[in-house]
Amino acid sequence: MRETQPSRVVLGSPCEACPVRPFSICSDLTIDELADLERIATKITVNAGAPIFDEGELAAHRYNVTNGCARIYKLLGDGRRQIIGFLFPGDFLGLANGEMYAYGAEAIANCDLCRFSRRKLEDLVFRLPALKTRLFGVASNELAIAQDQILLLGRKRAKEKVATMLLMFSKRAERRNMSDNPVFLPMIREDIGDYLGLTTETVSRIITQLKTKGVIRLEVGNNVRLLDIDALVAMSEGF
Amino acid sequence: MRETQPSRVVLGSPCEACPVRPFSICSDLTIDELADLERIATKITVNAGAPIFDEGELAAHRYNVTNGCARIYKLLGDGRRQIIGFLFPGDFLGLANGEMYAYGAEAIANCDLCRFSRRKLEDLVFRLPALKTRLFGVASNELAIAQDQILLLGRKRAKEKVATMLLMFSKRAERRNMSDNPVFLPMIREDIGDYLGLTTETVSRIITQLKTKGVIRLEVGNNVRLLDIDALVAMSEGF
DNA sequence: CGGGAAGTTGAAGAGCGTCAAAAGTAGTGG
DNA sequence: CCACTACTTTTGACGCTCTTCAACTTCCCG
Repeated sequence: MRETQPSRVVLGSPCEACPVRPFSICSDLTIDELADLERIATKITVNAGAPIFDEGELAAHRYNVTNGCARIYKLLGDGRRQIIGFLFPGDFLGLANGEMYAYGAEAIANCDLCRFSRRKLEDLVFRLPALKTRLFGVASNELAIAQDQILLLGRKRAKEKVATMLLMFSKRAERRNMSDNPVFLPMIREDIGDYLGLTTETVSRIITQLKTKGVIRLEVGNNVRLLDIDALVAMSEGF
Repeated sequence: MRETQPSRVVLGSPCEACPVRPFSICSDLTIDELADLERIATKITVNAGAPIFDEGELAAHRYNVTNGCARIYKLLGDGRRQIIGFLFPGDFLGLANGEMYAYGAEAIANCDLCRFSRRKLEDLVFRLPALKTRLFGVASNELAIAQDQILLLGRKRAKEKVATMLLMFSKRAERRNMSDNPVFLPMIREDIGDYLGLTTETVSRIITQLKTKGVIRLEVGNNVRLLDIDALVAMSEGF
């Protein structure tokens, strides 16, 4: 797999050199503040497929993804799953949770994370206004993304959903200085289905349609080449 | 209509006496801080059905609902609408918006709102840590609600959606010290449909089913009496 | 080369949407 | 006070999108 390479951030190395810092909660901190944050951080690794935490568990920690990819999800009583979001390097994990985690989190590819004790992080947020501002910004941004997802799930058709997702992941990668075309999609069809409110089969059928029409091309390593972005944009809005 | 009575908060009256303050962004402020906030607030009224702001408009203001009920929504190119949420007294309006409003807002019943210039509010948030903390809390809470809605829209069936909504509105009313049973639902079937990702007709059919089974009873003034809450809870989880 | 997971494809069916019409409700003005 | 109108809600018949179930193929990785 793509993410199984050893973490580029060596245990104990200074956060200053962290490649995902510009995209993380620690981006706007001074060197001293960053040191404060680093003091309460523990580097952990979670293997592909393994849980980071479970829904309903006591929310003792918050995390920051530094490498790999993860999914957060909610389950219904009979096993139906809804994936709330995918996390990539730089993403914060554990917002919107009270005493208990309101969703579960699992590594999709091998994950490196900075783990913070929730209490210690809250103490630090209280002391560092820049950190509080940053977390507020992250929460606002997540909220806007969630609202887009609500529109997608409530009112878009299968083809529109898939097109929207491809464009979304492309834009997101661009903002992180990663490849926006081809788009890297490390998750399996079932994950995509559970994210878009569809079944595996429907996702597969739509992707086949897009391939046949020459709108996308599947490349090696879970990469999707967007061949006709205008068509995708039109599709994502239902035209 | 129920909300057409004149606002109980007279123009220029002190926020100290505001009945929705315990549930609003101003709840944790000192008397002096509250005065600072009041200084930048303008009381406005919006009639039922009228827009508060439109999607894509320059986001010059933030609001706090003090009376009435509003909806926030997103539109697709062909007119399909997704209602993101309903706002009741105490709710903050304008989070998760950048330079432009990412959604439109309309009054459902006649609305009284505190309007804040976005810039002035941001200045104040910068100066008052208690206000920043409160807004962060609101954002986190909204995010958790949005994630529940994502589960609902992506993975629940029509009957489960309606049952979930009834319980959700009941719990929400309880937290605001309003009647949790019967539940007050001021919005029309079309709004409920656009909120749950359903059509007016499907919502009507489900409500008829619930009535027939003796789970709910419609009462005067858009009130819904929950007769069998256990059945609703079971239904909302798909059992 | 082999086995299990992931992906694809087909056929049939269910749930919800669409279209249409009737019944109920509220606000308006004579 | 009632008739008129417009909106909302309900109900029915039908159809479509997506799901379900099943079989088959492809892709990995040991």
